[in-house]
Amino acid sequence: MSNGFDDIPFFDEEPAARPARGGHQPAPPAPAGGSTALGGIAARAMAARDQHRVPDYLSGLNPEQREAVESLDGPVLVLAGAGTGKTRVLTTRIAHILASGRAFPSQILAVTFTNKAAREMKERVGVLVGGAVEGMPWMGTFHSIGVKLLRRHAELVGLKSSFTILDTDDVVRLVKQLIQADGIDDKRWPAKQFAQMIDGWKNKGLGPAEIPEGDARSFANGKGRELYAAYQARLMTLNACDFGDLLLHPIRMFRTNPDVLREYHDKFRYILVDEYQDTNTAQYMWLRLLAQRPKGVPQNVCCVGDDDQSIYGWRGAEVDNILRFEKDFPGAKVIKLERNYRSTEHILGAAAHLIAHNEGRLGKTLFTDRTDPNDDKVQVHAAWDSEEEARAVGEEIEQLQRNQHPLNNMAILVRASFQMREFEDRFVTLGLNYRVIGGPRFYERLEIRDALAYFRLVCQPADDLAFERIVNTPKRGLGDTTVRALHDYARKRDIPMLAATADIVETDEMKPKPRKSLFDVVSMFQRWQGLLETTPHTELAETILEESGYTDMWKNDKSAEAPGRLENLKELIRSMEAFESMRGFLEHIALVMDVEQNAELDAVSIMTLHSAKGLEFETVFLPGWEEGLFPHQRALDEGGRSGLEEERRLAYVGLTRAKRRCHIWFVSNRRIHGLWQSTLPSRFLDELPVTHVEVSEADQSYGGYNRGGYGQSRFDKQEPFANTYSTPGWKRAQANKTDATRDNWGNRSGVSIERIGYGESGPKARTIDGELIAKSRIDEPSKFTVGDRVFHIKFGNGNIAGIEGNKLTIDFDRAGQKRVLDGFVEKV
DNA sequence: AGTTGGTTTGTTTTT
DNA sequence: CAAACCAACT
Repeated sequence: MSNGFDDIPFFDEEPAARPARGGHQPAPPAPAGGSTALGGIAARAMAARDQHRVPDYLSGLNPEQREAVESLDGPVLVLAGAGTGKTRVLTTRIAHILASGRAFPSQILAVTFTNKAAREMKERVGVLVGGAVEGMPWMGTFHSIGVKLLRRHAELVGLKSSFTILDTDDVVRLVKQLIQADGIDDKRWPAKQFAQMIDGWKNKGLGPAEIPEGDARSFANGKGRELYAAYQARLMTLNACDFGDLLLHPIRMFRTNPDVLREYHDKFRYILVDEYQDTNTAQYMWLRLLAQRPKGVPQNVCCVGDDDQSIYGWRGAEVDNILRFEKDFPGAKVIKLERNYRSTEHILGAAAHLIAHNEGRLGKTLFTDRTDPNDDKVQVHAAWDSEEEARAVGEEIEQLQRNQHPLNNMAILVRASFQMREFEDRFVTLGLNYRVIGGPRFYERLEIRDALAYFRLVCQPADDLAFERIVNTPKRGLGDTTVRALHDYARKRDIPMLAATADIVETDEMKPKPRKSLFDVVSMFQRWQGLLETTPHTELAETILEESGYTDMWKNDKSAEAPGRLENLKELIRSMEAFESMRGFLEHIALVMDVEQNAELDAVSIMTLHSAKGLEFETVFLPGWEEGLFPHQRALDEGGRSGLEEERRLAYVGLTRAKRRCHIWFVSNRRIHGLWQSTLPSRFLDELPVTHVEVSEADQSYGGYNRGGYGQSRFDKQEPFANTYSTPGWKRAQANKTDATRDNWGNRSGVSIERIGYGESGPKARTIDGELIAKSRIDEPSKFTVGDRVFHIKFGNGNIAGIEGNKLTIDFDRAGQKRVLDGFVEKV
């Protein structure tokens, strides 16, 4: 397909003669007349407009998308539901800004959350524009843009522009030192916990002086605030930033230097933000500083987000930011994208009905025109335990594979990573290719971090954390006492530890043995620093790892992991080739902690629901829909009502990943913390509309579920439902989203979950207007009475202690008190 | 310094 | 249950 830019060169640079600063609204580059470099593109675009021809890149858009792309003046909020072409709108909008000659590439600020999203956006703009997007220097993550700003203006916040970026590991070690230095028991007050607190404060945009008194008091007998302040002071002396600082320093800088801020106001004519629902308070403040302009000056900011996909509240994301947009940017145009291009009507119907149970939504309803009678409904399956679940999913995947479905089009999305193992085990025995997305990351591995510490110290001799990490790795006989002495010496003189070491070996403060070792260390680093400018960086990297004895250390290690670690080190060197210098490489990995996977292999993807956001697959498997796991108990306990809603959004994200087929599973028994727990089906299952869902049982051959007379399906004799969601019941559910049967905690009181058990004798599921009404209710007489002696296949004998509808509380003789569904026990 | 045994602790994760 | 972490041995 052609685009509107064929053969048009794409310009990277702003013209040399930029409009003089001073006005808030610099004249745009001359759009017509062809006098500037951009004139060519603009002239073409305008010619197209004059001929009443829509530029090609706009032609495939629906009216809402097109409005979102073309509303270039003033603030715009795009509420884009799952699969409605969000990224397309964003990228086309950028293309449109460029094509209409309103801004140069370098005058557009485009912010994403992840490097992956930034990469994708760059690629897609590149395709639209038909050229490299090197010319969009301000497209990136909040953090990478923050670094860029800081490197330019480091001195304004008291840093040198060569500052290092610490990752969480470094931060924890630093905090630990501070805690110990303060004579606080670091067992009782773990450094990791405090590091998380700091991170939390920074997410909220709070410096040491601003944290709430309660927070300050709650750590280390009220020393929270001092510790935080000490931490910040230490970062300054180290010339280092943590991730939070990459946002906070620019904020502070802009606040205290209005002239600098004005410079960027002039520069950024258009601001775009992706995944706006995920912004935290600090990012919000950052954005507002850059986007808000004095009265009368257009605020060309465009935020794209979906409140229904906000799943990072636990990490400080504030959905409120999206709800507040119109207040912050008066006159904002709000555009909803609701036409879904991804999923079948059944998948969409199920997702829409589920999410309608949340309150406080901006209220979008996805729709699609496509109705294909051959489309499968969303399938709900039951299994006895997680092993059977994995086996059945594996079987289903193999079945699809036999029907020519590539494994790349299938994904298993789990709530918690421990669920992955069972699937992995199963797929290994089946010989089924799979790939785990997320999980332990390359740059976080021990050997990689050690190697990086060497490189960091060579490039930045003041990096004490790197120094401490590797002085004695490999072992050089430099123990705790030596390192502490170095530390003290350095602090006393206010110099970096490496410099201190260089000094100290000239004296006789050290005993001969450590002195010799330290001398070697110092001379090694001096040599490497000398090579930094002259030797190619990959070669230097190899030299460092060889000469330091680091590779030998692993060669001599006979543990099982050692060969893999050496392999990883080689991979590290290989990955450096793509960079110009060692400094450039270090800068990159400080921000981009992931490494790309090979897409060659045809494999099923296994990942958490969180990491699935933004992806799509033909077939999606959603295992583990059980109370306690999904919704997760902890989300419920700690987040209460809003916790539950976030879990529900997570379920929504899961469902909407599927294009054609979606299979949900729940099991009756799951091993949690080593012991078997009987589980109840997730409440989310009840929130799915029967019209779009089909319940099928595990194959009889698995035995478990139907064994011993338990659990004939209660759905066996289901009445037929209308198959669109235009039924009165669905409409009514839409109308009153508030479910009267839920109390403040999001717990359900009146309606209980569908019950498993009783075979033929069980009451039949009833439907009213397509809504599934649970057949067993609290007011319905139970077959059991308190005190009954019962038997459970997993927990053995016990006495009923309480009854709530079809949920029994039983005191088991051996297993203790449990809540189980009555279908799983029988009277003895 | 390196190993062993005992205790703890089990969501989601980016930068 | 099992991995990770820590403390106290050898």
